[in-house]
Amino acid sequence: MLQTPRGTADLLPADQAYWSYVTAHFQSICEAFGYGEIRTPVFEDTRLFQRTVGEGTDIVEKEMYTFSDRGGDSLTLRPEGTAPVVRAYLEHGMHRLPQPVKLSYIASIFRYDRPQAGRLRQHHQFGVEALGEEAATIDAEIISLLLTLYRSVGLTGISLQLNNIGDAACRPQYIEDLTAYYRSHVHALCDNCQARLERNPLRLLDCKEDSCQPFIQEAPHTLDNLCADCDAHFSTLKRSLDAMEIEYTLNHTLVRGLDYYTRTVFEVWPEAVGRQSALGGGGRYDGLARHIGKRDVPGIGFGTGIERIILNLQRQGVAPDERQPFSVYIATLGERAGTYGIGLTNDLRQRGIRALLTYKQRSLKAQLRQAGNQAADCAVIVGDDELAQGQVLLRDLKSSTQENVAATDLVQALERLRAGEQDPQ
RNA sequence: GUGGCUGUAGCUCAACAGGUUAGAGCUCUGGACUGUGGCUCCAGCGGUUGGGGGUUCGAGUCCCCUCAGCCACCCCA
Repeated sequence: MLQTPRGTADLLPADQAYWSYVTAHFQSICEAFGYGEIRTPVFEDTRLFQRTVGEGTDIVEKEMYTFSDRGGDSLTLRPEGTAPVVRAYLEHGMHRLPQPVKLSYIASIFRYDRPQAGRLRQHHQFGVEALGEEAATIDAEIISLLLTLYRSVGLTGISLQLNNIGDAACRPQYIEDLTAYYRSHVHALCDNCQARLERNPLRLLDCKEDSCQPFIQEAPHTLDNLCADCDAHFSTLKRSLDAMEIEYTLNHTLVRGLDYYTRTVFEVWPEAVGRQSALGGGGRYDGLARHIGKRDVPGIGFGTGIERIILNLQRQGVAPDERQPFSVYIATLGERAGTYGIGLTNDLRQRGIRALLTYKQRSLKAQLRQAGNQAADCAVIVGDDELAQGQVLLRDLKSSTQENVAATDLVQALERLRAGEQDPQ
Protein backbone atom coordinates (compact mmCIF):
# COMPACT_ATOMS: atom_id res chain seq x y z
CA MET A 1 0.00 0.00 0.00
CA LEU A 2 1.49 3.32 -1.05
CA GLN A 3 1.06 6.18 1.35
CA THR A 4 1.84 9.86 1.64
CA PRO A 5 5.57 10.60 1.79
CA ARG A 6 6.96 10.88 5.29
CA GLY A 7 6.06 14.08 7.04
CA THR A 8 3.23 15.00 4.69
CA ALA A 9 -0.48 14.81 5.36
CA ASP A 10 -3.73 14.71 3.44
CA LEU A 11 -6.16 17.43 4.33
CA LEU A 12 -9.57 15.75 4.36
CA PRO A 13 -13.01 17.37 4.15
CA ALA A 14 -13.45 16.53 7.82
CA ASP A 15 -10.38 18.63 8.70
CA GLN A 16 -11.54 21.54 6.63
CA ALA A 17 -13.61 23.24 9.32
CA TYR A 18 -10.51 24.21 11.31
CA TRP A 19 -8.62 25.36 8.25
CA SER A 20 -11.33 27.60 6.92
CA TYR A 21 -11.94 28.89 10.44
CA VAL A 22 -8.37 30.05 11.03
CA THR A 23 -7.91 31.18 7.42
CA ALA A 24 -10.99 33.36 7.54
CA HIS A 25 -9.74 35.01 10.72
CA PHE A 26 -6.29 35.58 9.24
CA GLN A 27 -7.72 37.13 6.10
CA SER A 28 -10.08 39.49 7.87
CA ILE A 29 -7.35 40.58 10.29
CA CYS A 30 -4.96 41.28 7.41
CA GLU A 31 -7.68 43.36 5.85
CA ALA A 32 -8.16 45.34 9.06
CA PHE A 33 -4.40 45.94 9.31
CA GLY A 34 -4.09 46.83 5.64
CA TYR A 35 -2.05 43.89 4.31
CA GLY A 36 -2.67 42.67 0.76
CA GLU A 37 -2.25 39.06 -0.27
CA ILE A 38 0.67 37.89 -2.38
CA ARG A 39 1.41 34.44 -3.81
CA THR A 40 4.86 33.37 -4.89
CA PRO A 41 5.97 30.09 -6.51
CA VAL A 42 6.47 26.99 -4.36
CA PHE A 43 10.00 26.72 -5.70
CA GLU A 44 12.66 29.33 -6.25
CA ASP A 45 16.24 29.63 -7.47
CA THR A 46 18.28 27.84 -4.80
CA ARG A 47 20.60 30.85 -4.47
CA LEU A 48 17.74 32.95 -3.09
CA PHE A 49 17.78 30.95 0.12
CA GLN A 50 21.51 30.33 0.24
CA ARG A 51 22.19 34.05 0.16
CA THR A 52 19.48 35.20 2.54
CA VAL A 53 18.82 32.46 5.05
CA GLY A 54 22.56 31.85 5.29
CA GLU A 55 24.99 29.06 4.46
CA GLY A 56 25.66 28.14 8.07
CA THR A 57 22.03 27.73 9.08
CA ASP A 58 20.26 24.43 9.70
CA ILE A 59 17.76 25.24 6.98
CA VAL A 60 20.32 25.63 4.22
CA GLU A 61 22.70 23.03 5.56
CA LYS A 62 20.36 20.09 6.01
CA GLU A 63 16.69 20.90 5.58
CA MET A 64 16.14 22.14 2.03
CA TYR A 65 14.45 20.18 -0.72
CA THR A 66 16.86 21.08 -3.49
CA PHE A 67 16.83 19.52 -6.95
CA SER A 68 17.86 20.33 -10.45
CA ASP A 69 15.20 20.48 -13.10
CA ARG A 70 15.46 18.99 -16.58
CA GLY A 71 17.22 22.09 -17.81
CA GLY A 72 19.88 21.83 -15.11
CA ASP A 73 18.77 24.76 -12.93
CA SER A 74 19.05 24.29 -9.19
CA LEU A 75 15.67 24.89 -7.57
CA THR A 76 14.52 24.65 -3.97
CA LEU A 77 11.07 24.12 -2.50
CA ARG A 78 10.33 27.18 -0.37
CA PRO A 79 11.73 26.52 3.14
CA GLU A 80 10.55 29.87 4.54
CA GLY A 81 8.31 32.68 3.43
CA THR A 82 10.22 35.94 3.71
CA ALA A 83 12.92 35.76 1.04
CA PRO A 84 10.48 35.00 -1.81
CA VAL A 85 8.32 37.98 -0.83
CA VAL A 86 11.30 40.32 -0.73
CA ARG A 87 12.39 38.91 -4.09
CA ALA A 88 8.95 39.69 -5.52
CA TYR A 89 9.08 43.21 -4.06
CA LEU A 90 12.34 43.92 -5.85
CA GLU A 91 11.43 42.11 -9.04
CA HIS A 92 8.21 44.08 -9.46
CA GLY A 93 9.66 47.45 -8.52
CA MET A 94 7.40 47.82 -5.51
CA HIS A 95 9.81 50.40 -4.09
CA ARG A 96 8.00 52.84 -6.38
CA LEU A 97 4.69 52.14 -4.68
CA PRO A 98 3.72 54.19 -1.64
CA GLN A 99 5.80 52.84 1.25
CA PRO A 100 5.56 50.74 3.29
CA VAL A 101 4.30 47.88 1.13
CA LYS A 102 2.38 45.53 3.38
CA LEU A 103 1.94 41.96 2.18
CA SER A 104 0.40 38.77 3.54
CA TYR A 105 0.56 35.19 2.38
CA ILE A 106 -0.64 31.66 2.99
CA ALA A 107 2.00 29.23 1.81
CA SER A 108 3.25 25.65 1.86
CA ILE A 109 6.67 25.43 3.48
CA PHE A 110 9.07 22.52 3.00
CA ARG A 111 11.78 21.43 5.39
CA TYR A 112 13.43 18.04 5.58
CA ASP A 113 13.26 17.29 9.27
CA ARG A 114 12.27 14.46 11.58
CA PRO A 115 8.46 14.56 11.70
CA GLN A 116 6.48 14.88 14.90
CA ALA A 117 3.06 16.20 15.85
CA GLY A 118 3.02 19.82 14.69
CA ARG A 119 6.20 19.32 12.72
CA LEU A 120 5.72 18.24 9.12
CA ARG A 121 8.05 18.25 6.15
CA GLN A 122 5.37 20.05 4.22
CA HIS A 123 3.53 22.42 6.47
CA HIS A 124 1.63 25.66 6.00
CA GLN A 125 2.20 29.15 7.27
CA PHE A 126 0.38 32.40 7.48
CA GLY A 127 2.85 35.20 7.07
CA VAL A 128 3.03 38.94 6.81
CA GLU A 129 5.82 41.25 5.62
CA ALA A 130 6.04 45.04 5.79
CA LEU A 131 8.68 46.44 3.43
CA GLY A 132 10.13 49.92 3.12
CA GLU A 133 9.65 51.17 6.67
CA GLU A 134 12.35 51.18 9.34
CA ALA A 135 10.43 52.79 12.19
CA ALA A 136 9.82 50.52 15.16
CA THR A 137 6.13 51.38 15.30
CA ILE A 138 5.59 49.03 12.37
CA ASP A 139 7.43 46.31 14.28
CA ALA A 140 4.80 46.78 16.96
CA GLU A 141 2.02 46.65 14.37
CA ILE A 142 3.31 43.35 13.02
CA ILE A 143 3.50 41.85 16.49
CA SER A 144 0.02 43.09 17.26
CA LEU A 145 -1.33 41.54 14.07
CA LEU A 146 0.10 38.17 15.06
CA LEU A 147 -1.28 38.30 18.59
CA THR A 148 -4.63 39.52 17.30
CA LEU A 149 -4.81 36.41 15.14
CA TYR A 150 -4.16 34.08 18.07
CA ARG A 151 -6.62 35.84 20.29
CA SER A 152 -9.38 35.97 17.70
CA VAL A 153 -9.25 32.24 16.99
CA GLY A 154 -9.41 31.57 20.70
CA LEU A 155 -5.88 30.62 21.73
CA THR A 156 -5.06 31.44 25.33
CA GLY A 157 -2.00 31.36 27.53
CA ILE A 158 0.48 32.33 24.84
CA SER A 159 3.61 34.35 25.58
CA LEU A 160 5.53 36.84 23.48
CA GLN A 161 9.31 36.48 23.65
CA LEU A 162 11.19 39.56 22.55
CA ASN A 163 14.79 40.50 21.86
CA ASN A 164 16.94 42.86 19.80
CA ILE A 165 20.06 41.44 18.22
CA GLY A 166 21.59 44.67 16.92
CA ASP A 167 22.43 45.77 13.40
CA ALA A 168 25.40 46.15 11.05
CA ALA A 169 26.75 48.97 13.19
CA CYS A 170 26.90 47.22 16.54
CA ARG A 171 26.65 43.50 15.90
CA PRO A 172 30.19 42.90 14.57
CA GLN A 173 31.71 44.34 17.74
CA TYR A 174 29.26 42.40 19.86
CA ILE A 175 30.06 39.13 18.07
CA GLU A 176 33.71 39.81 18.71
CA ASP A 177 33.09 40.33 22.41
CA LEU A 178 30.90 37.26 22.59
CA THR A 179 33.45 35.13 20.78
CA ALA A 180 36.24 36.40 23.00
CA TYR A 181 34.24 35.53 26.09
CA TYR A 182 33.51 32.01 24.87
CA ARG A 183 37.06 31.39 23.73
CA SER A 184 38.21 31.86 27.27
CA HIS A 185 35.92 28.98 28.32
CA VAL A 186 36.23 26.85 25.20
CA HIS A 187 37.26 23.66 27.02
CA ALA A 188 34.18 23.66 29.21
CA LEU A 189 31.75 23.94 26.30
CA CYS A 190 29.70 21.13 24.84
CA ASP A 191 30.79 19.80 21.43
CA ASN A 192 27.96 21.57 19.72
CA CYS A 193 28.95 24.92 21.19
CA GLN A 194 32.55 24.47 20.19
CA ALA A 195 31.33 24.16 16.62
CA ARG A 196 28.96 27.11 17.02
CA LEU A 197 31.84 29.25 18.20
CA GLU A 198 33.39 28.93 14.76
CA ARG A 199 30.32 28.87 12.56
CA ASN A 200 27.51 30.83 14.17
CA PRO A 201 28.48 32.46 17.49
CA LEU A 202 25.04 34.00 18.12
CA ARG A 203 23.59 30.53 18.47
CA LEU A 204 25.83 29.90 21.48
CA LEU A 205 23.18 31.76 23.45
CA ASP A 206 20.61 29.26 22.27
CA CYS A 207 22.29 26.14 23.68
CA LYS A 208 20.07 23.88 25.78
CA GLU A 209 22.90 21.90 27.47
CA ASP A 210 22.84 22.27 31.24
CA SER A 211 26.61 22.59 31.36
CA CYS A 212 26.52 25.60 29.04
CA GLN A 213 23.82 27.53 30.90
CA PRO A 214 26.19 29.38 33.24
CA PHE A 215 28.11 30.74 30.26
CA ILE A 216 24.91 31.94 28.64
CA GLN A 217 24.10 33.89 31.78
CA GLU A 218 27.60 35.32 32.10
CA ALA A 219 28.11 36.09 28.42
CA PRO A 220 27.63 39.63 27.12
CA HIS A 221 24.03 40.17 26.01
CA THR A 222 22.98 41.91 22.84
CA LEU A 223 20.65 44.23 24.71
CA ASP A 224 23.53 45.62 26.74
CA ASN A 225 25.64 46.24 23.65
CA LEU A 226 23.30 47.98 21.24
CA CYS A 227 24.42 51.07 19.37
CA ALA A 228 22.47 54.28 19.98
CA ASP A 229 20.23 53.79 16.94
CA CYS A 230 19.31 50.22 17.83
CA ASP A 231 18.72 51.20 21.41
CA ALA A 232 16.38 54.01 20.39
CA HIS A 233 14.60 51.66 17.98
CA PHE A 234 14.06 49.13 20.71
CA SER A 235 12.77 51.79 23.09
CA THR A 236 10.23 52.92 20.54
CA LEU A 237 9.11 49.33 20.06
CA LYS A 238 8.63 48.79 23.77
CA ARG A 239 6.73 52.07 24.12
CA SER A 240 4.47 51.11 21.23
CA LEU A 241 3.78 47.68 22.68
CA ASP A 242 2.97 49.28 26.01
CA ALA A 243 0.59 51.66 24.29
CA MET A 244 -1.21 48.64 22.81
CA GLU A 245 -1.15 46.90 26.18
CA ILE A 246 0.82 44.00 24.76
CA GLU A 247 2.83 42.08 27.32
CA TYR A 248 6.20 40.64 26.44
CA THR A 249 9.08 38.79 28.00
CA LEU A 250 12.59 40.03 27.26
CA ASN A 251 14.58 36.97 26.24
CA HIS A 252 18.25 37.56 25.60
CA THR A 253 18.75 33.98 24.38
CA LEU A 254 16.31 34.47 21.52
CA VAL A 255 18.51 34.78 18.44
CA ARG A 256 16.57 32.97 15.66
CA GLY A 257 17.92 30.52 13.14
CA LEU A 258 18.14 32.64 10.05
CA ASP A 259 21.04 34.95 9.25
CA TYR A 260 19.04 37.81 7.84
CA TYR A 261 17.57 39.13 11.06
CA THR A 262 18.55 42.51 12.48
CA ARG A 263 17.29 44.37 15.53
CA THR A 264 13.83 43.15 16.49
CA VAL A 265 13.32 39.39 16.84
CA PHE A 266 10.37 37.64 18.50
CA GLU A 267 8.66 34.32 18.96
CA VAL A 268 5.30 33.34 20.36
CA TRP A 269 5.14 30.24 22.54
CA PRO A 270 2.05 28.26 23.40
CA GLU A 271 0.87 27.56 26.90
CA ALA A 272 2.11 24.00 27.31
CA VAL A 273 5.17 23.42 29.44
CA GLY A 274 8.68 22.62 28.28
CA ARG A 275 10.58 24.05 25.40
CA GLN A 276 7.59 23.92 23.18
CA SER A 277 7.52 24.38 19.47
CA ALA A 278 6.89 28.01 18.66
CA LEU A 279 3.52 28.98 17.24
CA GLY A 280 5.06 31.76 15.25
CA GLY A 281 8.07 33.98 15.03
CA GLY A 282 9.72 36.68 13.04
CA GLY A 283 11.73 39.82 13.13
CA ARG A 284 13.34 42.67 11.27
CA TYR A 285 15.62 42.07 8.29
CA ASP A 286 16.99 45.40 7.10
CA GLY A 287 19.94 43.77 5.33
CA LEU A 288 18.05 41.09 3.45
CA ALA A 289 17.16 42.92 0.25
CA ARG A 290 20.86 43.70 -0.39
CA HIS A 291 21.55 39.99 -0.83
CA ILE A 292 18.97 39.75 -3.60
CA GLY A 293 19.17 43.07 -5.42
CA LYS A 294 21.10 46.30 -5.45
CA ARG A 295 18.83 48.10 -3.08
CA ASP A 296 18.51 48.43 0.68
CA VAL A 297 14.98 47.89 1.85
CA PRO A 298 14.10 47.73 5.53
CA GLY A 299 11.57 45.06 6.37
CA ILE A 300 9.90 43.13 9.14
CA GLY A 301 7.54 40.18 9.20
CA PHE A 302 6.48 36.95 10.81
CA GLY A 303 5.49 33.43 9.91
CA THR A 304 3.14 31.26 11.93
CA GLY A 305 2.37 27.58 11.48
CA ILE A 306 -1.21 26.79 10.57
CA GLU A 307 -0.96 23.16 11.70
CA ARG A 308 0.42 24.33 15.02
CA ILE A 309 -2.36 26.82 15.54
CA ILE A 310 -4.93 24.11 14.85
CA LEU A 311 -3.11 21.60 17.05
CA ASN A 312 -3.17 24.03 19.96
CA LEU A 313 -6.80 24.90 19.36
CA GLN A 314 -7.66 21.22 19.54
CA ARG A 315 -5.62 20.76 22.69
CA GLN A 316 -7.49 23.66 24.23
CA GLY A 317 -10.82 22.22 23.15
CA VAL A 318 -11.68 25.11 20.86
CA ALA A 319 -13.94 23.91 18.06
CA PRO A 320 -14.96 26.03 15.09
CA ASP A 321 -18.68 26.36 14.60
CA GLU A 322 -19.67 24.33 11.58
CA ARG A 323 -22.64 25.91 9.91
CA GLN A 324 -23.86 23.70 7.12
CA PRO A 325 -25.63 25.47 4.28
CA PHE A 326 -29.33 24.82 3.80
CA SER A 327 -29.71 21.70 1.69
CA VAL A 328 -32.36 19.67 -0.06
CA TYR A 329 -32.34 15.96 -0.82
CA ILE A 330 -34.18 14.85 -3.96
CA ALA A 331 -35.66 11.39 -3.41
CA THR A 332 -37.18 9.70 -6.42
CA LEU A 333 -39.06 6.48 -7.05
CA GLY A 334 -39.21 4.99 -10.48
CA GLU A 335 -37.28 5.61 -13.63
CA ARG A 336 -39.28 8.56 -14.93
CA ALA A 337 -39.15 10.26 -11.57
CA GLY A 338 -35.41 9.62 -11.46
CA THR A 339 -34.95 11.44 -14.73
CA TYR A 340 -37.11 14.29 -13.49
CA GLY A 341 -35.03 14.34 -10.31
CA ILE A 342 -31.72 14.95 -12.02
CA GLY A 343 -33.26 17.85 -13.89
CA LEU A 344 -34.80 19.28 -10.75
CA THR A 345 -31.54 18.90 -8.81
CA ASN A 346 -29.61 20.73 -11.47
CA ASP A 347 -32.18 23.50 -11.59
CA LEU A 348 -31.97 24.05 -7.83
CA ARG A 349 -28.18 24.12 -7.97
CA GLN A 350 -28.27 26.79 -10.66
CA ARG A 351 -30.27 28.85 -8.19
CA GLY A 352 -27.58 28.39 -5.55
CA ILE A 353 -29.46 25.88 -3.46
CA ARG A 354 -27.40 22.95 -2.22
CA ALA A 355 -29.20 19.93 -3.70
CA LEU A 356 -28.29 16.27 -3.23
CA LEU A 357 -29.75 13.26 -4.93
CA THR A 358 -29.56 9.52 -5.23
CA TYR A 359 -27.64 8.27 -8.21
CA LYS A 360 -29.37 4.93 -8.57
CA GLN A 361 -32.75 3.39 -7.93
CA ARG A 362 -33.07 2.47 -4.28
CA SER A 363 -35.74 2.28 -1.64
CA LEU A 364 -37.26 5.48 -0.32
CA LYS A 365 -36.16 4.39 3.13
CA ALA A 366 -32.57 4.21 1.98
CA GLN A 367 -32.82 7.59 0.30
CA LEU A 368 -34.21 9.30 3.36
CA ARG A 369 -31.57 7.67 5.50
CA GLN A 370 -28.95 9.13 3.24
CA ALA A 371 -30.66 12.50 3.40
CA GLY A 372 -30.36 12.31 7.18
CA ASN A 373 -26.71 11.27 6.98
CA GLN A 374 -25.93 14.22 4.82
CA ALA A 375 -27.73 16.53 7.20
CA ALA A 376 -30.22 17.71 4.60
CA ASP A 377 -32.80 20.14 5.92
CA CYS A 378 -35.58 18.82 3.79
CA ALA A 379 -36.41 16.22 1.17
CA VAL A 380 -38.33 16.47 -2.03
CA ILE A 381 -40.05 13.15 -2.67
CA VAL A 382 -41.26 12.47 -6.14
CA GLY A 383 -42.67 9.25 -7.56
CA ASP A 384 -44.54 8.53 -10.75
CA ASP A 385 -47.86 9.28 -9.01
CA GLU A 386 -46.78 12.80 -8.06
CA LEU A 387 -45.23 13.32 -11.43
CA ALA A 388 -48.51 12.56 -13.16
CA GLN A 389 -50.24 15.24 -11.07
CA GLY A 390 -47.52 17.85 -11.41
CA GLN A 391 -46.94 17.71 -7.67
CA VAL A 392 -44.09 16.84 -5.35
CA LEU A 393 -43.95 15.98 -1.66
CA LEU A 394 -41.89 18.41 0.36
CA ARG A 395 -40.79 16.90 3.64
CA ASP A 396 -39.21 19.01 6.37
CA LEU A 397 -36.65 16.68 7.92
CA LYS A 398 -36.25 18.76 11.03
CA SER A 399 -39.92 18.79 12.01
CA SER A 400 -40.88 15.57 10.22
CA THR A 401 -43.83 17.22 8.53
CA GLN A 402 -44.63 17.14 4.85
CA GLU A 403 -46.99 18.69 2.37
CA ASN A 404 -47.95 18.46 -1.25
CA VAL A 405 -46.56 21.25 -3.37
CA ALA A 406 -47.17 22.00 -7.01
CA ALA A 407 -43.93 21.40 -8.89
CA THR A 408 -44.06 24.96 -10.19
CA ASP A 409 -44.19 26.34 -6.63
CA LEU A 410 -41.33 24.22 -5.30
CA VAL A 411 -38.55 26.77 -5.64
CA GLN A 412 -40.61 29.36 -3.79
CA ALA A 413 -41.46 26.90 -1.02
CA LEU A 414 -37.76 25.99 -0.64
CA GLU A 415 -36.71 29.61 -0.50
CA ARG A 416 -39.23 30.12 2.29
CA LEU A 417 -37.84 27.16 4.20
CA ARG A 418 -34.30 28.37 3.67
CA ALA A 419 -35.13 31.85 4.94
CA GLY A 420 -36.71 30.39 8.05
CA GLU A 421 -33.66 28.20 8.53
CA GLN A 422 -31.24 31.10 8.30
CA ASP A 423 -32.82 33.35 10.81
CA PRO A 424 -35.00 31.40 13.15
CA GLN A 425 -37.34 33.46 15.29
C1' G B 1 20.72 13.55 12.30
C1' U B 2 20.54 10.96 17.86
C1' G B 3 17.81 8.09 21.63
C1' G B 4 13.14 5.83 23.02
C1' C B 5 7.80 4.14 22.66
C1' U B 6 3.92 2.26 19.49
C1' G B 7 1.70 -0.14 14.88
C1' U B 8 -4.65 -5.57 14.78
C1' A B 9 -11.19 -3.74 9.78
C1' G B 10 -12.49 3.32 7.68
C1' C B 11 -12.62 4.75 13.46
C1' U B 12 -12.13 3.03 18.90
C1' C B 13 -10.40 -1.39 20.82
C1' A B 14 -10.35 -7.30 22.10
C1' A B 15 -7.62 -12.00 21.33
C1' C B 16 -5.03 -17.05 28.43
C1' A B 17 1.57 -18.12 29.11
C1' G B 18 2.92 -18.55 21.08
C1' G B 19 -2.54 -23.07 19.89
C1' U B 20 -8.36 -24.43 15.14
C1' U B 21 -11.36 -20.28 10.64
C1' A B 22 -8.25 -12.96 14.31
C1' G B 23 -13.41 -10.88 17.40
C1' A B 24 -16.66 -6.65 19.19
C1' G B 25 -18.70 -1.64 19.18
C1' C B 26 -19.24 2.57 15.90
C1' U B 27 -19.68 3.78 10.63
C1' C B 28 -21.52 2.00 5.91
C1' U B 29 -25.12 -1.32 2.93
C1' G B 30 -29.60 -4.14 3.13
C1' G B 31 -33.86 -6.34 5.68
C1' A B 32 -37.82 -6.49 9.57
C1' C B 33 -41.36 -1.88 7.54
C1' U B 34 -42.80 -3.92 -1.57
C1' G B 35 -43.45 4.68 -1.18
C1' U B 36 -41.18 7.73 4.36
C1' G B 37 -34.84 9.17 7.85
C1' G B 38 -33.27 9.24 13.31
C1' C B 39 -34.91 4.43 17.78
C1' U B 40 -34.80 -1.06 18.13
C1' C B 41 -33.63 -5.93 16.29
C1' C B 42 -31.31 -9.03 12.39
C1' A B 43 -27.89 -9.73 8.51
C1' G B 44 -24.06 -8.27 5.17
C1' C B 45 -19.66 -5.55 3.47
C1' G B 46 -14.96 -4.78 5.51
C1' G B 47 -8.18 -7.77 7.65
C1' U B 48 -1.88 -10.23 3.55
C1' U B 49 -2.56 -8.26 12.21
C1' G B 50 2.18 -1.70 8.53
C1' G B 51 5.79 -4.55 5.03
C1' G B 52 9.75 -8.41 4.52
C1' G B 53 12.55 -12.33 6.60
C1' G B 54 13.59 -15.81 10.69
C1' U B 55 12.64 -19.30 15.06
C1' U B 56 8.71 -23.11 15.82
C1' C B 57 4.66 -28.78 14.59
C1' G B 58 2.17 -23.92 14.94
C1' A B 59 3.46 -16.55 15.14
C1' G B 60 -1.14 -10.99 15.88
C1' U B 61 1.96 -12.81 20.11
C1' C B 62 9.16 -14.32 20.15
C1' C B 63 13.79 -12.48 17.13
C1' C B 64 16.01 -9.45 13.03
C1' C B 65 15.45 -5.85 9.13
C1' U B 66 12.40 -2.12 7.13
C1' C B 67 8.38 1.59 6.82
C1' A B 68 5.24 4.93 9.41
C1' G B 69 3.38 7.62 13.62
C1' C B 70 4.41 9.54 18.36
C1' C B 71 7.82 11.29 22.54
C1' A B 72 12.48 13.51 24.03
C1' C B 73 16.75 15.86 21.68
C1' C B 74 18.45 19.06 17.47
C1' C B 75 15.84 22.96 15.36
C1' C B 76 11.97 25.78 14.29
C1' A B 77 6.54 27.22 12.30
